[in-house]
Amino acid sequence: MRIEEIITGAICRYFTERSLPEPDQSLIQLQRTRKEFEGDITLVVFPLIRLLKKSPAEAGEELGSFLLQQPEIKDFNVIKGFLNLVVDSSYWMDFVTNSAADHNYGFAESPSGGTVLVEFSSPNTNKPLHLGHIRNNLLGYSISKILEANGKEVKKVNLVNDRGIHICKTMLAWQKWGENATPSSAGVKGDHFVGDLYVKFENEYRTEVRQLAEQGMAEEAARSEAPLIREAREMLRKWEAGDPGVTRLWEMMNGWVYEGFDVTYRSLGVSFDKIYYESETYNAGKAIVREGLGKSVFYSKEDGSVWIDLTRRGLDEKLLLRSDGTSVYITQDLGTAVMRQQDYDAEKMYYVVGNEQDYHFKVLSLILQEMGYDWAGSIEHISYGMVELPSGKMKSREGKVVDADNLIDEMLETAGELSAELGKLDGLDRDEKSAIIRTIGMGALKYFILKVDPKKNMIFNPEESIDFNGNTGPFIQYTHARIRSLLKKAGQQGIVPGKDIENDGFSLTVKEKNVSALLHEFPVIVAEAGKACSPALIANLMYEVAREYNQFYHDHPVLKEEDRGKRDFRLRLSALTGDVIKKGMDLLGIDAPERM
RNA sequence: GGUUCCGUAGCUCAGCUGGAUAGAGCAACAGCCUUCUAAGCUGUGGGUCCCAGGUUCGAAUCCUGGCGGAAUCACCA
Repeated sequence: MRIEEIITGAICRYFTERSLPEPDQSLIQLQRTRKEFEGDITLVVFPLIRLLKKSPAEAGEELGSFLLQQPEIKDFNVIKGFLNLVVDSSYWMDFVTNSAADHNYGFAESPSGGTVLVEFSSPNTNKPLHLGHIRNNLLGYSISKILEANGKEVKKVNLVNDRGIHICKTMLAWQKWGENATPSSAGVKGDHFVGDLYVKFENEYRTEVRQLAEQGMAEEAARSEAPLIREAREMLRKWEAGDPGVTRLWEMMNGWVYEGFDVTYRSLGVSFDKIYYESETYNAGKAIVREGLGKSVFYSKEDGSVWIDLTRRGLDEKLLLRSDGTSVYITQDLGTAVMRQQDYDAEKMYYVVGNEQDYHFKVLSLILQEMGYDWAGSIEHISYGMVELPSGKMKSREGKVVDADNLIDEMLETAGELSAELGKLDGLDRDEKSAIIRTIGMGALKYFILKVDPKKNMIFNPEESIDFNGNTGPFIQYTHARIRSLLKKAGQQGIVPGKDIENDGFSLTVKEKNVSALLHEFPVIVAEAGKACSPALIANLMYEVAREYNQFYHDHPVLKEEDRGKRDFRLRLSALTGDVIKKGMDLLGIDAPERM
């Protein structure tokens, strides 16, 4: 039984033995004892004094004395209404020994929570991925892992936005200025090749608009009547009509993009169970709109456009189908949602999408409710903050973006330089070396992103490279490598901790206890991270574990410890720390190397 | 303008279901490698937790009102 449960149970008993009403669980507040006081766990006495009708000091003393009956509680002190409890060393020793033997430590027993669907990534096929997409991908992948650790059967899905006017722009640009080049003939990664065409289009288009405006046309009219945009619209119309030539071009160019995306996805280490394409779901969306019209949930205006009135629910009217019958963003999202529900019948459908679309998801959820789907409530938008530059928001059209592939390359380069400088990987062959460098470089990048609360906007300064020291991925990876090295050495020296714990005759040092207590938190944090869909909680714990372990490691000999009991405990503690780091980092999608 | 989110050290971030004297890292400075990996450890300096009220035994945390910033309110996605 966990120490928190033991204490809570005992406190309840204290009340019942005095025929007092048992206090509500929320009144029994336990927290980690602050460093400056003696003890491991602290009970906040204030909430209980009303029931006890005693002063905080008095109540603390009495509860402390009572808790002393528990063999796990060794001592206590009361300071200003805080009851600091000293947990007996044997509790921590038992905990470490038992947990070290449990390969599943920290995770839910087995798939127990039903199927859950997580959508993330969802790129457009007209430009390469940037840092914002990196955050999305890392969050989605990590959240999927965390939900799995909480016992869910997780399906990772991607929804590729592969159709629409923006795709037609790149197609048109290729026809006009592409000179039949391909990514391989140009020696450019496919998604970048297509992205460059998109930029080319936007530049030419802007020039046209400017010229028209100079000729006296109104700005808005110029934007919609410029020859280039008319051509693009015409191409979209042809595409929707299934024109063979346009379709062939579309398939070819999207193919280039997918080849490029695959490379980036592999670098990031993300993968999907199923990929949906908007080109395959938007018709399903249109069908739903027709259905809604039939049910009078939606209505159409004279020009043929279809709307839903959400003013009763505090929102506005929302367009669902254009007057020309083509679909908008929400149309295909309705279709996708219904298709997924049919495909998986999941208890929850999470969408990892930026907070700029909060309104969109509010609307989506309301429409599904209005349509009367009983699963409408299973949709949940995991809204995350933007990645901003010191100068503000990233803007692809202005070239103010941090390109994903670029950034990854830079991370690997820096990791390589650092490793060479430190001479850590001397003597390894090239493949091993580059694998470790990749692990470290990507570890630095991923941790940098994931340690931040997903809900918050974050700032990335390209001028300052991502750190490899301090509160960073490599710091945690390093701690793991150290531990693995230590354990390997123990094996070589034939040191194997005995099965029985020899815990008589010594108690744990502060550092030993601190590390143990943090490892003890791991299952709690995994559960919280699952509820909050927040990898940052895991990241923060990993950092604390690594920092605390390094202090322990600095102060205590392990293999050189002469007392066998102490040595064996420290080895077990090290092994469990290594395992927890390995597992925790895996939840973040970060590898923990054997050496570095 | 309406709605939503945010404001903590020079910088990047923790802490926010109310709990003790608000914590880390980076940057700066000063130390620690003949001993299990120094990508480490130790120390010093650094704060009006945006402001003002309110609730409470207790507020960075909750409420109200300001100020500042962001997103959104498209027949864009």
